[in-house]
Amino acid sequence: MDTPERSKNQINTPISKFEESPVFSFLNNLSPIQPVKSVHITQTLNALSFASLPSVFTSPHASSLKESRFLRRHQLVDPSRPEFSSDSQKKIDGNGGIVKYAHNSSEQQENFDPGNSLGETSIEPSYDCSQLAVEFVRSLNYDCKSPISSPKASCAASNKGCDWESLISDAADLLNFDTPKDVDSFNESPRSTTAFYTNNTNNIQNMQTFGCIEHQGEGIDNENPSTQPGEGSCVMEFAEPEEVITSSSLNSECMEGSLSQKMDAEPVSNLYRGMRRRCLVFEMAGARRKHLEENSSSVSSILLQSDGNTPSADKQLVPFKSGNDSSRCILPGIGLHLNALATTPKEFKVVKQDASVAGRLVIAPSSTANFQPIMAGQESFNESLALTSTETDMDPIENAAPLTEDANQLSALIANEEFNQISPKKKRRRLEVSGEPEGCKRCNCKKSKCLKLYCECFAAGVYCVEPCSCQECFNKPIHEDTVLATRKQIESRNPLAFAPKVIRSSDSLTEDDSSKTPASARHKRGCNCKKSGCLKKYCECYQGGVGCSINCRCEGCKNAFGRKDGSIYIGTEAELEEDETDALEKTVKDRKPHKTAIQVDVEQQNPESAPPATPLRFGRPSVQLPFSSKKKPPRSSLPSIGSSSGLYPIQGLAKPNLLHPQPKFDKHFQTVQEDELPEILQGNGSPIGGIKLASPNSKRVSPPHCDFEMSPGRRSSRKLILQSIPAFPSLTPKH
DNA sequence: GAGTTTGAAACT
DNA sequence: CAGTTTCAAACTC
Repeated sequence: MDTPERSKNQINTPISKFEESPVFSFLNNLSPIQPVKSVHITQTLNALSFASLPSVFTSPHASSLKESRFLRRHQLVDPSRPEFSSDSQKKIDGNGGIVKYAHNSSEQQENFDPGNSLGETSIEPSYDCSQLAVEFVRSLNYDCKSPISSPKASCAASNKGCDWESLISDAADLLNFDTPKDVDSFNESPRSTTAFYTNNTNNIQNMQTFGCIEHQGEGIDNENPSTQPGEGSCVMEFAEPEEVITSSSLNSECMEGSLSQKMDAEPVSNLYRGMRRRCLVFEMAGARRKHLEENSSSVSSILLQSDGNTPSADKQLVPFKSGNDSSRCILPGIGLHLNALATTPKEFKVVKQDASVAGRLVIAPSSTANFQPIMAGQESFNESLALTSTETDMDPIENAAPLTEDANQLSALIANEEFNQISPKKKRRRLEVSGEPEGCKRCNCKKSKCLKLYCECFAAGVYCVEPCSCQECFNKPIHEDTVLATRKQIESRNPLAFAPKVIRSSDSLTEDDSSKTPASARHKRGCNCKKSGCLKKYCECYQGGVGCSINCRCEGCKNAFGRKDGSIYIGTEAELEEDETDALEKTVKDRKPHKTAIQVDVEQQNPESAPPATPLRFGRPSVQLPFSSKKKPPRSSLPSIGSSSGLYPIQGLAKPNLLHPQPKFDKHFQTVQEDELPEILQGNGSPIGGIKLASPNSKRVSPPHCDFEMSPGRRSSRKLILQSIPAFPSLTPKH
């Protein structure tokens, strides 16, 4: 497994071949990025080859991974240049992932990268599977350096048919097992990023599976006569293939490897919830186009689809049923994010999903919880962040919580079948009982038809799913047009209506501050609580796990996460609230000078703390603190965050909200901070360019080594930002 | 499980 | 923009 030399050799050969191959050249010509890619690749390779960078691994850099993914996803998103973008993205991903991986020594990156890249590729039919496969293989090989991966990869590359499943599985295996570092990290910290990542992937997979399963059930239940079970599945189809792939491959193996050990014991209900929802959403977004049946199938199947192959549902189900595997997954939170992202239109969906996935991976820890639905998604981020953040920083309890959630989710997944059979109410209750606060969002709307922001699902940018107890629900794939139209209307009124409610202010925070204030993030608008003292979920700030800020008009604020008076970061956040764009710009500017500092801040921001590793969910950590004891984390928190960021299960959703406002931001700071969001939101420019820009690494670019090192800090911080907003932007570009 | 409370969202 | 109504989640019993 761990024969780096072999992998290197093998890898090198294939790479050169690819580069030389007509396809490769063609791609290069198409994408302006190519040069960069090639550079990155080389760098990456070098890094990988150098590979052993124990020091790097030491630092928890889930964030870096996340970032890379985000970037990649964004790139992939580019509608205008599917082929090109895909290739470039893939390459980039692979590189980035590899680089990070090598440095971080965390399998996470590897897993993520491959998965992402794969997912992306798989997602878009236009992509040349072989190319993708090749890239994927490369990344794997380089990263993992595992003999196994290389052979498979080579096979995949050679065959257009590409055996994605095998590749993926191999890659996952390699990643998980191959990297000694990973092992080390695990050993050192049970909740290491790697573990999270794995969990996340697993969760994703599970989610997908669930989604398919549930979806089928839903399809049957569907009000719409026209909808057939198959349709339901179609909805699920939207789910991003990428995620599926990644999760599946990663899940099975990763889970088995490290995660299972760590996670097994932990409960998972929360994760399950989120996962399901998200899965559904994603599937809907991604799957639609291609296939219902296939959709239901595992990630691998998705990949196959891209190639033209049709996976068997059985396979997919198998992992899912295995339950153990699923239970292992910890990504519930991630799932939520993904959903939010997924919502984006078809093309964008992929990207968003990827991003979400990345986020999930990074977040892994929180996953579950969080929010599955969009809202949940972000929360998941927080959770994941908290988890990732660092074992050290975080309290054992907190750290455990996410994992536990994941585990719960996995178990939940196992129980999926049962769950599906159960009535929505029961399901919901179960989920709730399980402890998933936010996991998946399930609404109970009776009059809004789930077409208003009252509906958590709708607000989160996800379609209502089986677990929902809503009546006369129009927030379903079947009514996509209606949903989109409604969204537009709402957005026209308030462009930020679907943006994340919780914005994290990285700038102002300092490590010390972060430690003091659980949540660096703040609610955009602020709450208006009068009776709850901001100590109940009625309060959106509290729900989101963030302290109240100047923007809040609450009375008698006692927010456990930070009172409005005491909030340190209020200024920044307030600015954000006033004008997110402006605020972002400001923050960006501020950050630019102090990239390093910023990174630190971001990490610090995580309430939980440590975590530099996972910037994503500020809320989560904070939430956990309060809730960790017994209460569930607030649902809303996840959704709010997640929704905006990334999950956009609803295809049509463009995520215009964020985009519009943020564009300024992007323009100004494409190079530096675009990562954070603006770029994505803006969705302006060429996808590729945006992507590159978006990715801190690529942008700055840095030499491979630099990327490697730098990525962790920056990316983490940026990632956080991006997650919250980015998803949307990525989606917009298409339009 | 039903009813109440709460505050955001929507409406005027 | 402010006030009111509607809505659904959160909470309580």
